[in-house]
Amino acid sequence: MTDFNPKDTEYLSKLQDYYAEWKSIPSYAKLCEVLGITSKSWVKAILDRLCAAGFLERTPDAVWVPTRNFFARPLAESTVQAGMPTAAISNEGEYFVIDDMLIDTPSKTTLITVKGESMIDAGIHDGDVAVVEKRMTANMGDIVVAIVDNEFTLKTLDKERGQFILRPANPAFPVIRPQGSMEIFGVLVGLIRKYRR
Amino acid sequence: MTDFNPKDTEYLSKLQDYYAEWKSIPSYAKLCEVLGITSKSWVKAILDRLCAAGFLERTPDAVWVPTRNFFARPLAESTVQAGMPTAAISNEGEYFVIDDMLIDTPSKTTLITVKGESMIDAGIHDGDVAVVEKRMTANMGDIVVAIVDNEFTLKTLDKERGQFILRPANPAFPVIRPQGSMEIFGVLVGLIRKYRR
DNA sequence: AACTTTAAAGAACGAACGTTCTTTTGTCAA
DNA sequence: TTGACAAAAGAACGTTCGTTCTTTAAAGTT
Repeated sequence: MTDFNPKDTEYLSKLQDYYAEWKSIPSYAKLCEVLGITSKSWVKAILDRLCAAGFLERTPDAVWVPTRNFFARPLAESTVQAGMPTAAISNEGEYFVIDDMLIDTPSKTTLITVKGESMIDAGIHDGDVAVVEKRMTANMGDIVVAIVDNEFTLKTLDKERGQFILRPANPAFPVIRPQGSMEIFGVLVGLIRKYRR
Repeated sequence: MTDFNPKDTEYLSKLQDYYAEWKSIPSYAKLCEVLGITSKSWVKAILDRLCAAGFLERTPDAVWVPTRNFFARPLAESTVQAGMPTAAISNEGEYFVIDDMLIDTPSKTTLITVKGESMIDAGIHDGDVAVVEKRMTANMGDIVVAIVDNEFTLKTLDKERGQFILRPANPAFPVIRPQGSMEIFGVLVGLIRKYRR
């Protein structure tokens, strides 16, 4: 066996793409096909290296399974200047698992699809998915999912003359000044948007 | 074979828990152990029902793989009216994979941090993380990461008098009309925003 | 050109696997 | 308590799997 080499990176990519589609690590025979190789024993050698490099591991029953590293994506080191074009993109930098980035407490986190345009000035569009951490308290300025009169709404939490108010980020919508009950369902901790492709 | 029954829900849960830990569907023999059953053929019958119910499917090589439904998605039934408060949130699911939502081809996907305000009217803010799928071609109207004069920029791809142009989503920024070379680095397929907590 | 190392392929084999068919157990109603 | 049907187990079998060992091909070195 030799060390992890550049070609193995290529094999890893192919395996990652296959896994993304089928959510399973296939047999050696199938891997021959996937990796473009005709030798099962060589496939095993490759997997052993990917294992040593920390991208795969084996269950107590010797089944190949992906590790956390397997799912990590590169976060480009340099950033893209959306104002004026500049900077370069390198893939050397950090790697991220998006789920980890957005979710601290899985059991307290809910995904909610946003409906409507009332938060558009905060860059929150109809159809965006809000990552909401359930809790009962929030700070001034937090964007919260609140329950007002038994109904849910996404707004910025603010205070006006000692009273809590829910402020939309769109002048066309009214500020909500709860009369009866107002309860915080959770706080917005992340936002996800998917573009059609 | 009979219909999907309440007990199958229990089997599904056990399978989901196993998968969450090992990221693979095990063999029938192992499934006997996992599901608390001593008959391979009965395990197969169960899996056939889970398949009919849409939680599993089989690859062309007859390998069992989880479907989208297999990963509980609180998304489905829970939308928040950001315009006017309404709708209810049901929290059935407890496991979701954001990465899957945004990433089709892991090896071609890069995360890039957005700098500047030129796309702000498209709801893309400074500091947002762009999910970019690397490819050399794009369609009119796509938001792309382009390389203009050796520099990177995030803009909407458009055409003007037969010429490709890069349009910002902010009137304060100029439309870019590439004179020399223009190359597409990739297409924006997703956006991630993280709120401080 | 001869040698060495690495990459890849091939062959062989027992163990494990999925499938199908048959048998037993459990449940409930007539 | 018998009959009917569903749930679960068992048995049998050809196929595929992972593993190990051997062989060939390519690349690099002396």
